[in-house]
Amino acid sequence: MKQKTQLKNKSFKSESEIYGFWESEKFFSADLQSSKKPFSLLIPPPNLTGELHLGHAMQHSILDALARFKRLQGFDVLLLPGVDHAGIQFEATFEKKLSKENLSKQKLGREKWLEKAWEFKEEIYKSVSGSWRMLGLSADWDREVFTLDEGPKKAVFEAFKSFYDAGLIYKGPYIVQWCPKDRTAIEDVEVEYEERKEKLYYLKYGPLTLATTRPETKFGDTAMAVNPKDERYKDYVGKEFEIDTLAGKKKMRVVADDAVDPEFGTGVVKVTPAHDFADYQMGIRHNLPIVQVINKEGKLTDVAGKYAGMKVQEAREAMLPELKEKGILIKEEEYAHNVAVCERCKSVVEPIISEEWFVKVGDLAKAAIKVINASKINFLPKNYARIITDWLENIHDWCISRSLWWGHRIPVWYPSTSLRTSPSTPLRQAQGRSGQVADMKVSLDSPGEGWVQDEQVLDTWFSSGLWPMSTLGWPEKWKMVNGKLKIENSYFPWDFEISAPEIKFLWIARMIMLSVHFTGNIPFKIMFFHGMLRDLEGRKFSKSLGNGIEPAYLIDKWGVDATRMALYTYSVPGRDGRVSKAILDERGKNYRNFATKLKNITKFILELKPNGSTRHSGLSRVDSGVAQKAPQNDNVKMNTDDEKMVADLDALVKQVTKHLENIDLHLAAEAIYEFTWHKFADVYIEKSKARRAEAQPVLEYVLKQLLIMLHPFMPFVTEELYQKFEVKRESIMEETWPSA
RNA sequence: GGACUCGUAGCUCAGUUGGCUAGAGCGUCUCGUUUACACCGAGAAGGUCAGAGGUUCGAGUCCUCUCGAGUCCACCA
Repeated sequence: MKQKTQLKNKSFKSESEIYGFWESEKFFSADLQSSKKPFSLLIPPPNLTGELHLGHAMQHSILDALARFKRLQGFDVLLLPGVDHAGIQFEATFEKKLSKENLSKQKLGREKWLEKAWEFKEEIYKSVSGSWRMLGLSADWDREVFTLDEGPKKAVFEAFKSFYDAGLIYKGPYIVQWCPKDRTAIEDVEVEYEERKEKLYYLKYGPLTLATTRPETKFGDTAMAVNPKDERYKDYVGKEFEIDTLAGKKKMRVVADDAVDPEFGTGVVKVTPAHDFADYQMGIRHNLPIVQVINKEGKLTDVAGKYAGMKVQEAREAMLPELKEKGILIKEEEYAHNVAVCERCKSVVEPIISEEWFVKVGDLAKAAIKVINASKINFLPKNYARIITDWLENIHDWCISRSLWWGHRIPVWYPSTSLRTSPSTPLRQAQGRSGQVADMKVSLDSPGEGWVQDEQVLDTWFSSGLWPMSTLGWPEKWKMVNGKLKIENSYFPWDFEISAPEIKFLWIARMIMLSVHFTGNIPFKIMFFHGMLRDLEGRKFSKSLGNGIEPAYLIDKWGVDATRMALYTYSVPGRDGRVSKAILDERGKNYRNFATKLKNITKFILELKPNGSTRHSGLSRVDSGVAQKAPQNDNVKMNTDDEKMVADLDALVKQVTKHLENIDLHLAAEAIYEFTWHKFADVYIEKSKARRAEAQPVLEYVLKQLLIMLHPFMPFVTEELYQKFEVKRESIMEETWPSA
């Protein structure tokens, strides 16, 4: 505690000046060696792709309110900031920027490209960092982490190596979701479905007719399939027929498989193992060859004959006339179905066979389910526990490689003499799930001359999934037990984590799995899912719709504190909020008015004192100005109004504390607001005017308590006004939360 | 096709484990230039808490169904 004999009443010119004061006095720093109980909050690292939006502002306001509340309660609070490199998204935004400069990945090459990427990262980071400070985020900046920093790099390597040694990592050609635009494999959870109206084409395949939406994959068909119970086609099963693919004739067998729905189309399907997940499985079951028709750029391969080189959609349209002409296409139907698109860039994703790395997550998922079912994590709202366990129940292996440059490069090295890829027999590999190259080495740095590193990088979520640990120096700093009273993992598990619901599987479920696996412990005690802020039509805010509202717009207009207060009204867990500029302006105005009200109350109580009123307000005169107890000094005469006021305040303290402990920020904020304005100002202060001098001690006492309780929500005004007290501490941040 | 959430005043939303005449902000109307504040104060209008049934001494709050809105998961070639 900073003890100064004479504390000056600071006056600040701006919010940023107040922030600078807090920062330079190190009020945000966590202190491992302190005797206080730790309370840790982990900031979800925003993606490094641009400005922070309203959702971030709400999320960070919630985190900051809790951090400030816990600090006032006397905890050693760690609010840890960081940003995420966001592989795919970053590369997409960076590519747009590069193309404006007439540059590209190809032109620059990996090394130069990475150099420029880091410069770009710094540029974006500045805006993120600026927004955080503008919002008043009381984060421990000395501990800030970026997902590509050395710390996370070591954690990522440790996790990768550990998985590898345990036989949980394998590599090989498998069918994956491939985004032709981003040129990388993505995960099922990164795929969205859009309903589209397309055509269902009825094609003649030898003696049979079948229905398909994708005639262009015809070149990769290696069988026809029917349901084994389908009487109509019983006699065809096992027989071979000659089919015209428009790129030459081909012999094709008819197989029987339960996966075929006899009700759909004609009950016959073409089997394209290379470009359809169900067909791939059928291919394995019936030992069918795999023929690649679509390449990683989303164009048809040489097997497509004269259609080779065309994009999927082009090829489809181009081949229809020929199919008709040859009598192969006999019928078209309108057909509405779901098309898989990349959640980032919205382009149609193609199932493609590609050489990728995978983690076997079955056992990790089981362990995660166990801790969730044992209620070790307090989910808010609580039904998210089941949503997550449901997903974990049906989890499949995690494709952790991405064909990108921005990320943690896979720490695997091959002798430059050997071939890195092993495309020989994909199916055998797929069935055996063994695709490890015998002489590869797992190492962070090059094992020496003549070794080349794997070209791919790890999925962004691999490093994000380790975030709760890597930010605290796992594994290195967790090992120094001897001689150290407290180590970094004193903050682990985190007391509080918050997230948007949309990344509950991508991120939250992964953190739980990885944390349970590597530490045997949960990553966080409270998992808070906030709702999504939407526009009045219920749509998400997005750049493409142009319906976004900049937090800076509100902050400029109404001030940070008012903006934060407006956002807390939407902080009910799991509930979406519908907002428009007008509605947020309305709330901003309301809370700006409240801030003004507070200033006027303070002016009345502390600046417009009646002559002869007690200088020290009758509060305890020896301490440094903490208003812990109601005025009970003999010099203070309390009447029934005073007593009621003090009793009401006590009740408020209880109520607000409870709401904050339950993370009901909206209720806590509303309760203080209501009390301050309509009980304290409208009633008590008005009545006190008749006996001002006598009421002065209670006026000051109540005001100070209210400011302290409001500080988590409105940090700036409360600091500004607190400084006007004669008896006080250096900052309101050093005050103590009132106890009733 | 599965799972979940929501439907409360004109608008945006609160309403803790069921308990007094259902709340806030904004908006509307009336009044008020009282020496903290018009970015204010006093007051008013406005809701059969989507609908129906049930449990209960008592339900916006629990159960069932219907209607409506939305989210997530799976996905049919």
